[in-house]
Amino acid sequence: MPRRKPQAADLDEAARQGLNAAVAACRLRGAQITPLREAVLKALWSAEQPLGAYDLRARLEETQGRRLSAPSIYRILDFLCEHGVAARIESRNAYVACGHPEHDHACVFLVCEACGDATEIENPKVEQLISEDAKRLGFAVKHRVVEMSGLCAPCQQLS
Amino acid sequence: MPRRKPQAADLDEAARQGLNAAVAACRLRGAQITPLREAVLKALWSAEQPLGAYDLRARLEETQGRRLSAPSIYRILDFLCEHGVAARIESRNAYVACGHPEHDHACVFLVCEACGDATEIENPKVEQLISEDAKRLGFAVKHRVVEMSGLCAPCQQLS
DNA sequence: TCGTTCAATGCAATAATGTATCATTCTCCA
DNA sequence: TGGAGAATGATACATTATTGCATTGAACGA
Repeated sequence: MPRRKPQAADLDEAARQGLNAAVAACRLRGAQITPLREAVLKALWSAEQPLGAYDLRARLEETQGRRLSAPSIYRILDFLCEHGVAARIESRNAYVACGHPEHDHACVFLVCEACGDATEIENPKVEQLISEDAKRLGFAVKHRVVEMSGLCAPCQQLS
Repeated sequence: MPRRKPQAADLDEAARQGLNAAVAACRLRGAQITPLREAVLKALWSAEQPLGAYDLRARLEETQGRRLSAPSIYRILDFLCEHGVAARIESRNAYVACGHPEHDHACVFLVCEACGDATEIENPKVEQLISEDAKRLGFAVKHRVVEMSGLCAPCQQLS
């Protein structure tokens, strides 16, 4: 079996920092970062777009030089999402690296229908507003999904 | 195989009104309500919970007395969602009847992990907040997904 | 009435996504 | 050393969704 890629340095500066921060955040939480988990995180950080589980698997198979099972991928993605260093875009069945692992917040995603890019924004007020509604109804919120789809600025100009 | 339910009039008053309003809303929009589409809407209104496409199909096959293809179901669900009389719960791959078809709003759903029930709430402020963020970034929002999962009040007491 | 047209539906196959189950490996530590 | 628990591997399968094309049916004008 031939090895494929030189592995190193295909992350830009921001991604490298993000990856490092994510790894650090996991360690702080006592969450074990294995080589495979780190590879998945890195793949997410180097992706331009949210990746589907099977896309991700394909990429990893490239860099790892071996087959990976679907359950492995899903387990690792679950792990990363649980620890706040990745997030699932429900409306796309896809995953992204999460840039703000430090606190338990509601990620808000703007997902471009044209280029597929997902921008994560933070808005504590949104969370707060919804929490108030939920509280009024006696509903105990555990997980939040806030996703907007549409066209990002660059893609609007193209049309 | 035993038959289960007396099929007729299994909608409570609220559901009946909702269904009627939905049909009216479609007509206003010039959207054609066929018998099958109406049957799907009715099935959604009579469901206690969000229904998956295949659950929905099973129920319809009961009431219609014949096989229905998956593509038919999905096409009709797409149609209903487009016209605002149904909505997809992305985090569950499921569909619900929508109680506010009259305006183009962001449905906010509170989905109980225990009983599966989905409560739709309205909060224009949430929408507004997010729209502002989006605008600042030059992002043109077309579709919004806001879903909270957790435990509804009754289910909290059971635990 | 007849034929055309277009939306709606039917149908078969298959793709894409996600999970259950059990076996194996690895690591840490007594 | 070896035993426990976490992580991963492997196979099979379940669930969800789509593609492509055929058929039906109602609406409309000639």
